[in-house]
Amino acid sequence: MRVSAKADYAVRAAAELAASEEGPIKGGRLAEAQDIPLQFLEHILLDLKHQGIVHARRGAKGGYWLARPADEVTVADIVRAVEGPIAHVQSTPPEAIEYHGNAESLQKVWIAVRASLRTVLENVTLADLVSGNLPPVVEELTANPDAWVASTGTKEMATKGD
Amino acid sequence: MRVSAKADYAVRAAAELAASEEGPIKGGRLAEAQDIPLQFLEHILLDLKHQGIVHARRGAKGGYWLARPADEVTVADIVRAVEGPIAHVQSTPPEAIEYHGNAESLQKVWIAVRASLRTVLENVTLADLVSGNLPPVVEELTANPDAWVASTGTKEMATKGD
DNA sequence: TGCGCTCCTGACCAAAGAAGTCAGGAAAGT
DNA sequence: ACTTTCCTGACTTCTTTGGTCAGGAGCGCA
Repeated sequence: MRVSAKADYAVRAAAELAASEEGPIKGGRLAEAQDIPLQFLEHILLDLKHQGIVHARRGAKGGYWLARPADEVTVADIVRAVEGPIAHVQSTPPEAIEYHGNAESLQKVWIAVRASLRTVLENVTLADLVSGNLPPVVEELTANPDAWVASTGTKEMATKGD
Repeated sequence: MRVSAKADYAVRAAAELAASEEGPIKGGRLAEAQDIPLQFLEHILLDLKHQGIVHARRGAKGGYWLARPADEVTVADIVRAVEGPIAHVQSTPPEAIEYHGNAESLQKVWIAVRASLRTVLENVTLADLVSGNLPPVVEELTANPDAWVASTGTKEMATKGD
């Protein structure tokens, strides 16, 4: 239920690519712009390349660029490319799990979890990110000040929250 | 972005507790009912106890029971108890991250991710789970058949999907 | 042709987490 | 006392995370 450094780095690097639509940008510049360890970033960019999200060229005037226009690449695409499937339970997709007894409805809950993640991640494109013009669903979710604090917390909870 | 076995087990065991409101239920019965390794389950139940979600008594007629009524315990409570904070990025809460340059809006996206997870997890109680009567937000999210398949997939994607 | 630049790839590494197992101790009931 | 059940820490195995290192392969240019 957490976002890895890899996914975070990947989206940030991709945003940087989306921002400047002028020829290939080299890894070093991306690393510097977003303060990401270069060698780690190169592995990440390789993943993105293998998933067909970016293209790359080597040599003097080489670098990386987006394979598709920035408004056709979603954050979900990037996260899946580096982290694999979203919202799997015990490494199996929620639709493939069989629950028994009193937990039968739990499958529906995990499906809902995945669906709600998708409504955010699949609706934000790199173009949205760099323009700062986020889709309505994100604006609505972040409009509530409670979304910005650790945890609403049920009465008798003393937890740190999230 | 995945759900651990621990969290899955915890919710299932809690659901079993919520289902039978008749005195303490012993770990062995929970383990059998939901097919969970007993010794592993005991550690999980201990976590739940430390978070004040269940109570326990030892000895002959001992066992576990919910500390609060089943309609006042949410799935979010359980997940937080065993997995810690939800939707942290690089182990830090999204509201505490500072992004620079073209990634500035990314913070808002992660906040939205957390908020959307909360709308599901904090609205499903154990009572909802065992009754099968899930809140409207879950019914809406799972009504769409697309929610039940691996991935809608952008055109040229050949990924396995989630 | 050669040279430098940049990507590409695999190997490696330390630390942490995931998923359990094992062994023993401490309370509760009979 | 004795059994039952929870409680706890230690330990194990495997994978993931977050990197680093060393070298190879293609690209452009003089």
